[in-house]
Amino acid sequence: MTVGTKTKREKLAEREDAIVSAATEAFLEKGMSAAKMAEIAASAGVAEGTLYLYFKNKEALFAAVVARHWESLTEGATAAIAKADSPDDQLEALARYTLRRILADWKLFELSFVLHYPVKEDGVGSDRRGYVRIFDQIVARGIDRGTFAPEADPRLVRDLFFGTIEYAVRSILQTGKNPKLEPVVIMLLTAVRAVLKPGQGQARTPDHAERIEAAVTRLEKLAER
Amino acid sequence: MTVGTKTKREKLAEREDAIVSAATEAFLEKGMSAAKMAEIAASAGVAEGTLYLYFKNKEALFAAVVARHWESLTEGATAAIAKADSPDDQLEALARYTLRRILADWKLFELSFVLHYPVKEDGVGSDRRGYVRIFDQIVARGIDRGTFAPEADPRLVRDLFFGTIEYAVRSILQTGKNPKLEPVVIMLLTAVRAVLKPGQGQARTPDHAERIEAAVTRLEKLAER
Amino acid sequence: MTVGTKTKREKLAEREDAIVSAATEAFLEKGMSAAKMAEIAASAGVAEGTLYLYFKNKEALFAAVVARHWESLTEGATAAIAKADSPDDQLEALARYTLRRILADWKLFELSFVLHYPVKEDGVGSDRRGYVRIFDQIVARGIDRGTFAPEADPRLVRDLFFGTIEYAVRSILQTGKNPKLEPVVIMLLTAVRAVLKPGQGQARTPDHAERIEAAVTRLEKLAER
Amino acid sequence: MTVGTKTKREKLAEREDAIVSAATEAFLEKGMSAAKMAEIAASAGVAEGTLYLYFKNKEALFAAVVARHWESLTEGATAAIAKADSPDDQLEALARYTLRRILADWKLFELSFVLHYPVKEDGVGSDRRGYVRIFDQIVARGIDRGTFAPEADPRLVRDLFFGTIEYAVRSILQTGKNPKLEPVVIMLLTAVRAVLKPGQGQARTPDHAERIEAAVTRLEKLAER
DNA sequence: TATGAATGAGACTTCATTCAT
DNA sequence: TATGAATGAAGTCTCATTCAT
Repeated sequence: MTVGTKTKREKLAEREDAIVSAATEAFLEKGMSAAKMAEIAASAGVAEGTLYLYFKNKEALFAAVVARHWESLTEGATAAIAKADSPDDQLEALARYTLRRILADWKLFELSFVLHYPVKEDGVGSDRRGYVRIFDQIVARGIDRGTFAPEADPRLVRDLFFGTIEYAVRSILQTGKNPKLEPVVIMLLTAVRAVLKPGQGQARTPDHAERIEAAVTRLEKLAER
Repeated sequence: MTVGTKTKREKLAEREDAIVSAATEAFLEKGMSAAKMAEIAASAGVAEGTLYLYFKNKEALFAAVVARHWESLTEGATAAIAKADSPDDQLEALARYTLRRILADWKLFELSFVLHYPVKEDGVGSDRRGYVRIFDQIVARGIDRGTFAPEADPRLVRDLFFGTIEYAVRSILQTGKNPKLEPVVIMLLTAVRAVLKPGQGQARTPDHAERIEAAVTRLEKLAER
Repeated sequence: MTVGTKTKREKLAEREDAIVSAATEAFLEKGMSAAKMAEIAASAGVAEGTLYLYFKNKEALFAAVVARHWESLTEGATAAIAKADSPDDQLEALARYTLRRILADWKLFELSFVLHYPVKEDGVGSDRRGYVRIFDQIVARGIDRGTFAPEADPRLVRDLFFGTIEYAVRSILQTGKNPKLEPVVIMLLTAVRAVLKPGQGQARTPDHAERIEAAVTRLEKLAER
Repeated sequence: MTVGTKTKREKLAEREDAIVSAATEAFLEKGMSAAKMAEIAASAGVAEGTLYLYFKNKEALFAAVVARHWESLTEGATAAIAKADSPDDQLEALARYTLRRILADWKLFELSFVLHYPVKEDGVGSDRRGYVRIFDQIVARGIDRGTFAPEADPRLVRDLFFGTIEYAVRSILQTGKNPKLEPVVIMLLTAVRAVLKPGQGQARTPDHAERIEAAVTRLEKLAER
């Protein structure tokens, strides 16, 4: 009976999901260390010991919560930029989505960055990677298409992009109720474009700088041998 | 007896200082929750109970650690921009100083943002204010002098400025050893100016010096291989 | 179908045997309380729940392990004294066998005496009886034949006999590598005979013939290797 | 004030004593693993945490209990043999005392031999040493005085002595109420003397047998290589 | 008979904080 | 003001045992 088999597997998945959900709530409300496993178990509708069948310990459960958050974020962002076409528009869509989403889940987001236990090299934190890749790909495509300057370093602009968004959300939350996102988006795009399209809108004249660059280029060729 | 009085007061101050120093070390090494009051007391050379004569509880001690960090940061920044004259140069000086300093004290900096106990509205976190004000004043002066566009919103640009720096440091620390700060400074200033001087044809082309730097950077990359 | 029936029964027996073997290993390695039912199940190739189909609980399983040990000991001893004829020789054979065997299985032997759960009157411990009976029978036969003094109390000499052996093994194991058993056997027999043959001018030193025979026996064993 | 100073130190000692006493009771009643720290604390009249100011953990507390037992035993034995003069009489006094004492504190005695945690080289168990030394000294003195045969090996006789006593107590406790100690003492002394005074009543001459035995022993050693 | 996921009581231990001295 | 022994609440995790399948 297919149903029976299915049920068995699904039950496990459902349970794990319930646990992670309960844990998310608890961690958000009380923070990592103040949240109690007993409460999480109770609110997930399982016994305490059961938690340890699904997650090795509290930290692992916490990691699962964080991981789920990033996955969800990544999925949402992928969907958000799907509608846009040009790299420029995609960047705008990503900015708007990230801003809104982080604003909504700020506490969870903040939780993601906290290191609670003696620093772990690739534990919590590695989850971000998938999300960041979305940005990198947009920039890469932009460079490919000639929309963005080829010498732009995606890793640098990335800092500009996400750093500004994160800080902006923090400011918004500190300031008060009335969150104005549009000005942030506009500023951010202005800044990002200034960096990704440095040459645009300026007359180009062969000058000292260019001659120096040419010389360096020759140097590079020399060095390559 | 001036000396006697002075000694008495100073002793208290010294002791407080010793405690905060010991606490700083402990918090850095183990994090807020893993650091033990007993150890802090021991390494400060006082009894456990004495800690509570100077600080209400662990959290207050932690707040003191963070506060001292921000004060030191503010002092340093004030000194750093004193040498510069124009708002543009001051911004650059501030960027460079902040970047270097946060890179150096990253752990302490990170500690400052972590919420360890059930969220407290204005506890830890209010310390940042003094530091941020430095940035605001530079921008204000720039607008006064006509260097920056009057319609610029300092609070927005602030997010761009500090957000980028913080994220950049994080990236640098994650990536590896060889921290290249100049590219970040250049990008940051490009972005900030694009926002603060929107009329000026959008972006600023890097001048000779900057382009040479960029070329040299490429040389460095070559040398790395 | 005889075969089918037989197979069925045998399967159960085999399984029980596997469980007891796995348990023995686990108890030896980790001790009673540190050994885990889950591990025992795994290493026996059955599910955890299955253990409880064969043994009521952990304690019962432990008891089975101990019981098997004593049974094996009893069998071995029976065989060992079968070759000897006179009560004197049987006693010597039993001493030598017990000494060797306890030395070999010391940990298991020690396990047999430990009380792990709130003292149980006749649980673990009753297994010894079969083994002890061998000794009693030898003494009884000796008294019958007139070899031993009729007023000797077997229960007392029993303490002398087994107590000395157990302690001697403990000493040997504590001291070091090079276990010299013969001196222990000689002393033990000297003592036992002094008690069992009080009239005979106290103790009986083995005479020339006996000692030479013993030496030759050892030579023969050497030759067997 | 002498009283004040004294009180302070004494308070600690008293407390430690109270804890050890409470622990002894608990361990006797429930065994090592079933005894609960909480109960021990309560019955000692201190907080749970206080236990850990005096003893690192449960195991250390257990070790202290056992150590105190052996110390007390050693003291008692020393006193018991003080009255006797000749090695023979001292041996008898020691036998009688040990028998009575182990019978009285059997459970505690048994506890002393149990290894609860993964075997520890010199933890519990090393306490016995002081007690055993008493026996060794008596024998040594006896040999000095010519009361005991010089070729007697104290370490061997020790096994006879203590092994028999321990087993006898076990038997007595298993059998029933009416503990008859005298027969045991008599038998034990008979046996011990038979071993310690082998020459008595029998001429001993270095003879063929001995030379053969020595030769065989040498052969065995050769075979071992 | 066999399974193994689930249970949940309970144990040890830690450590911020207090308070008598 | 300073001490540091004492407190005791609280938390994580283990593991023998059960029971629905």
